[in-house]
Amino acid sequence: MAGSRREGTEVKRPTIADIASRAGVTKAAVSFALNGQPGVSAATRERILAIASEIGFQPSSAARALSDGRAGAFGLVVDRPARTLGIESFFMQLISGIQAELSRDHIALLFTTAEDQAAEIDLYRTWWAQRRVDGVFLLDLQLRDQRVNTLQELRMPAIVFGTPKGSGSLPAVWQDDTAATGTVVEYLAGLGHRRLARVSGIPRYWHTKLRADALREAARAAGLEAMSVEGDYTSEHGAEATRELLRSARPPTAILYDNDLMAMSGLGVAQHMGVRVPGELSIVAWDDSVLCELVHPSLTALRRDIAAAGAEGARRMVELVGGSEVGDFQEPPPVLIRRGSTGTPSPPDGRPPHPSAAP
Amino acid sequence: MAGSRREGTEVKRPTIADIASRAGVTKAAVSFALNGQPGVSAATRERILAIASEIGFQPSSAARALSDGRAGAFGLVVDRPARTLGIESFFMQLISGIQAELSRDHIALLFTTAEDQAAEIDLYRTWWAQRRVDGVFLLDLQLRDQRVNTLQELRMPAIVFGTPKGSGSLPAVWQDDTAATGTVVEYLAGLGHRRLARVSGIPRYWHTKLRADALREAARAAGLEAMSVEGDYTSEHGAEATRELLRSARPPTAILYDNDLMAMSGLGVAQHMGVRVPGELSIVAWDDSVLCELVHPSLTALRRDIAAAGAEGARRMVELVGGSEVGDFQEPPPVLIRRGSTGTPSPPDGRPPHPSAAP
DNA sequence: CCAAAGTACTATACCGGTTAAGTGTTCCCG
DNA sequence: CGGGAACACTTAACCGGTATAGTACTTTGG
Repeated sequence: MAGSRREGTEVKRPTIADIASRAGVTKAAVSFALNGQPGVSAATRERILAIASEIGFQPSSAARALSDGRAGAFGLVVDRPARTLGIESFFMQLISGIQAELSRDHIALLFTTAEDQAAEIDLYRTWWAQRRVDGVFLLDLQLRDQRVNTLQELRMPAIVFGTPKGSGSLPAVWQDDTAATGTVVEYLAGLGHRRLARVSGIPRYWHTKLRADALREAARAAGLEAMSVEGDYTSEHGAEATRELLRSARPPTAILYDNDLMAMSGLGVAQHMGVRVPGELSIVAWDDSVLCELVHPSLTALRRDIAAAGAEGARRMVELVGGSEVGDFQEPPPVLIRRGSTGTPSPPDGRPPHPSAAP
Repeated sequence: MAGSRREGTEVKRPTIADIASRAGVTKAAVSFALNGQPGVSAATRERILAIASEIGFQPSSAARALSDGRAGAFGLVVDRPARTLGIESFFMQLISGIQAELSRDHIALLFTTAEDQAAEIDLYRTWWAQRRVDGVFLLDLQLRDQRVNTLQELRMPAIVFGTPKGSGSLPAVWQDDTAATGTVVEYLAGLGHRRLARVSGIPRYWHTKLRADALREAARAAGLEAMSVEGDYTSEHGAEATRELLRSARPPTAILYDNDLMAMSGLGVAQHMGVRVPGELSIVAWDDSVLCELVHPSLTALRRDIAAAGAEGARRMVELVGGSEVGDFQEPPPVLIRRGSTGTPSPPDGRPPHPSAAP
C-alpha cells in the first residue's frame, strides 16, 4: 500500500476492555475496581488492579472527559507583551506551583500567550465551547475587566491571581499590596527618608491602583512627601521615569519601582547621572528575582512566594469545579529583602552630591 | 437538596445532536456538512452551517479525540531549575511561536515544569498512556539523552528544538551553533583579539559540546588562543568563571558567554575588578534579550528568532502526527548584534590597565 | 421501459470510559 | 423452609463526535 501513514506501527494502548477480558469480567467491573467503587469482591479487585498495573493501564483522558463531562485540564493565558522580561520568572514559578498541585490528580495545564485581551477572551470562549478546560486562572486584573464579565456570563470557573477587587464572584488568591506598600514606606521612613517616589506599572491594573492609593495614604500618615510616575514595566520606561524624577526640582531620596526590571534600569540611570545609590538615592523593587541580586548594589526587594500562591490557586480551582463554594485567599504578606540599594539618605540639598559633579 | 453542586446552573453547550434536530436531519448529516464531506446537498449544508454558527457550536474536543484517536494537543516540558532567569524569555517566545501555528487548527499546548529528567520522562509516559497529547517538543538535548530512547520506544511523535545530533529518528529544528561560533570568533579576531575565552553552559547538553568544539576549531584556524570555563547558566557561575579567567596569568581579551545572564554577571565582575569593558575585555552573550540592552555598556549578543523556530517546529509536528515523513530544519544563522561591550583590545600586557589598579 | 448508477440522506456501530438498572447466588432470619 | 436482603457481578445506555453500511428516490442509458 502506497502512502502508508505509519500503519501497523501504532502501539495499541491498553483499555479497560483489555483488562476486562484478561480478568474474565466486564468493563463495568473493571471500572468499579479501578475507582474504588463497591460492586466487586476484594479478590477480583486485587486481580484487576494487578493486571492494570502490569500492562501499564492509564485511562484515556478523552473517554473520561466525554463520560463525566470534565476536561481534566485548566487554562492559563498571558497577554502581556512577551518582551517584558523579569516578569517571566513569575510565570515559571506560578506554573510550577500550580502543577505541583494538579499533577497529583493527573490534571493538565493549558498554557499559552495571546496578542491582547480580546484574543484572550476569544480563547476562553473557544476552550469552553470545546470543553477543553474546566476552568481558567486569571492574571493582572484590570479596573473594568471584560474577562470577568465574559467568564461569569459563560459560568466558567475561574480563579483570579492578584486582587479580590473587581473579581466579581470569582475567587481570588491575592497579596496585600496595601500592607506591603506600608511596609516599604515604614522602612524608608525609618531610614530617614522624607521624599519618596514610585515608578508605577500600567495604571489600568488593579494592583497598580491599590499600590498608588496605599503609597499616598501611608506617606500622608507618616508625614512624608510622595510622588508617582507612570511606567509600563519595561526598562525604557523605568529609565525615563527615573531621569524625570532625579532631574526634578526636589528629587526624591528613595524610589519604589513596580517591578524588578524598571528598578534595575532605574539604578543604571542613577549611576549614570552620578547619583550615588544608596547614598543619595535608595531603590526598592517590587518582585524579587535574580536580577535584584545581580546588580551592584543589589536591590532591596519585596519577595512573594509565587509558587505557593500558584499551588493555593490550584487547590481552590479543584474545589471550585468540584462544586464547592470557594472564597478569597490572602497570601502571607510579602517580605522585604534588604540589600545594598537602600540606606540612610545623605544630608539635604546644598552639599555637593559627589566629587565628579562639580561644574 | 443540601450540598447542591451548582446543579441547574450548568449551561448546556450545544452538540451536533442539537444542530441535527434543529435542522431536521441526523447527526451524521451534520457531521458531513461541518467537515466538508460529500453526502449532503449544498442547501442542507448551508442551513446546517448557519445553525451551527448561530448557536456558537464548537465540537467537543473530548468527543473528537475519542472518535478519531487524536488528542488535539501537544506537550512541552521544562526541567531546568526555575531560578535560572534570563533564559525564560526564551520559553515565552517559543510558546508564542508554537501557538501562533497551532491555534489556527484549534490545537492546544500543554506546558509544565518537571523536577528533573526522570519526572519529565514519567510525564511523557503518562501523557501518552492517557492519550493527552499527540506529541511533545523536546528541549536541551543531552549527550546520551534518555528521553529520546523513551520517546522512540513509545513511538511517540516528537520534535527536538536544538540540534539534530543525538536526536535519533526525531526531527530537529536547529540553529547552527558551529557556524555561529565561527561568526563570533571571526568578529573578535577582526577586532584584533588574540586570546578568547568562553564560559560554557552545562557540558552534558549537546549545544554546549558543539559550541566548545567549534570554538576550538575556529580559534585554531584563525591562529588564536582559546580557553574554556564551565558554567551552568546561573549568574553565580558566570561571576566565578569570569573572576577565574581574569585572574589567570594570561587573561583573555574577550569572553563569549553561553547565555545572557552569565554575560551580565561577568560584566559586573569585570567592572568590579577594575577591568574596562570593552577597552580591556570584550564580552559577547549567546542569546539576546532585554538584559543585554539594559546594562552599561550594552552587550553584544547572538540573536536568534525563537518564535520563528517555535512556529516551524509546530508546523513539523502537525505534519509528523499527520503521518508524513519529516526532516530536520536548520534555522537561519543567528545574527550578531554589535553593541558596546565589544571593541578593539587595549595594547598588550605590560602597560598599566587602568589608573586605580596601581599598587 | 427497466436496470444501473448516483444523490441525499438515515441507521447504526464505534471510540473508551462511567453508571443506572437488572440478574443470579448466597446468606440470614423468622 | 421460604422470602428478602446483600453481594458480585452483567447488561446496556450514555457522553459527542466520526465513519461505514444501508435505503429511498431520482437520474441516466441502452
